[in-house]
Amino acid sequence: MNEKEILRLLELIKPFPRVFSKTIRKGDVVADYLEKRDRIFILEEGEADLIKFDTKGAKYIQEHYTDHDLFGEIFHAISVSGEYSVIADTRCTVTYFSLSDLSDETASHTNYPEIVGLLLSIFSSKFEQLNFHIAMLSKRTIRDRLLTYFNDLARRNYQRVFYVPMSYTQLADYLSVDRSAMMREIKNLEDEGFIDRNKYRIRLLTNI
Amino acid sequence: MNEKEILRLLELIKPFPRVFSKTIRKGDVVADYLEKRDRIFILEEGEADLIKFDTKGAKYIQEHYTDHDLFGEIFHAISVSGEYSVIADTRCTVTYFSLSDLSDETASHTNYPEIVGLLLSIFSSKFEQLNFHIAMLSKRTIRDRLLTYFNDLARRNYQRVFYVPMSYTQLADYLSVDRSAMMREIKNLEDEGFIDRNKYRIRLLTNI
DNA sequence: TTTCATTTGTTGCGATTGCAACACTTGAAA
DNA sequence: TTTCAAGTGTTGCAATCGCAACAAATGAAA
Repeated sequence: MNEKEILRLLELIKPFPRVFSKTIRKGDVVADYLEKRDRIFILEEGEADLIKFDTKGAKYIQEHYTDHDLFGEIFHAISVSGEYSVIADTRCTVTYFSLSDLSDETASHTNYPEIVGLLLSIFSSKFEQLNFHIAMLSKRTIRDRLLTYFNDLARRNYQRVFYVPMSYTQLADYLSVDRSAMMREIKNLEDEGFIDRNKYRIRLLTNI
Repeated sequence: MNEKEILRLLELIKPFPRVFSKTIRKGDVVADYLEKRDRIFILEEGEADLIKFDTKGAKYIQEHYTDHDLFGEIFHAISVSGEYSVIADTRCTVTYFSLSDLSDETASHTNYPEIVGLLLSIFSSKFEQLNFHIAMLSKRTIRDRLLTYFNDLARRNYQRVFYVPMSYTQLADYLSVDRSAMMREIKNLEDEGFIDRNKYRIRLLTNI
């Protein structure tokens, strides 16, 4: 996501009364995903996790957010079963607003077109992310999912060497495969000479 | 997607010079998905298919569009390999525009807030669709994918009886599973008393 | 009405995957 | 520094899936 755009958006919208900011202490709930609404949250400072509680009460970290990350109900695949919360990992400052409220409130303002432009740009990035996720999940083998994901990382890094930006447990969740099966397949890719790996540092050795 | 909103949007934006309309003859190309741009297409009349050509040249129908459907590069998971085109199935009338051009052009107009509101609403629906697709693809068995999909159809139909709105070949593609394996699993669901089926008419018999 | 391409329906088989189980490593809090 | 929860790495095994192959049904065009 473009950090400059997020900062500019914050600058433009903060003066409006229905754009809220608050500070959350470590461990506290940033946002509940109980009801599907059109709220958008911007994490200004700190770190937070999107946590899923499944039907058995077990909890999983679904996503991790840092400075200037953006989240909200409409950007997420909230599965049918289970509840979601965003929990502060450290002390957090978050700014949030309802999309429709913001639109109403800023409509007559001089900066409205710029605000809209920024929102549309942010939405485009989110569409891109979701579309990539779908394209990746449409691959039918763990190997293809890994290679699709790795190639994307390399492409966005302009290099064949990159660091996996999350834990392997989280990666397995993102790829929606069993973690142990994924580790086995990573090992296979190493053994067969497709990748070179050192913990989270990976180098692609082929042109697939 | 809300048809009323699409119609209202068309009404509002058609007068602008950089909103284009054209008629396409059956079999002709409505839009090429070669370059990723921010164009949005609204099919006003007729039917069209999103076709994928894979690396071997084989073609697949990826999606089917009818009156007042909406498509465009940003809404799609364009996989790495292969090319896409939208081909007219019958004579079509299509209206299209570049999102940024439209925003620029209408920014100073009285109807700008309403146009923006409609666009945001349309985007929200698309996010919902993509998020559902991801939630469904995150299921690891064909059975779970089918039940997730069927339950959604039933929910949106307010009934446990519904019609699968596409061919089983297309459904297998949407669920991203092998067609024969999917047919086998549908048969299993019938045999085990989870569903009742007559061609495309399905009745859910359980409360999962 | 006939033709023919497309879709549906079915099965066997081998490959891949999820699951369970366990040891080892890591890193943050006490 | 110690403790302990969380993540990593590995393996056997059974379940599921994709693939290939083919027959039957369907439906649109000639």
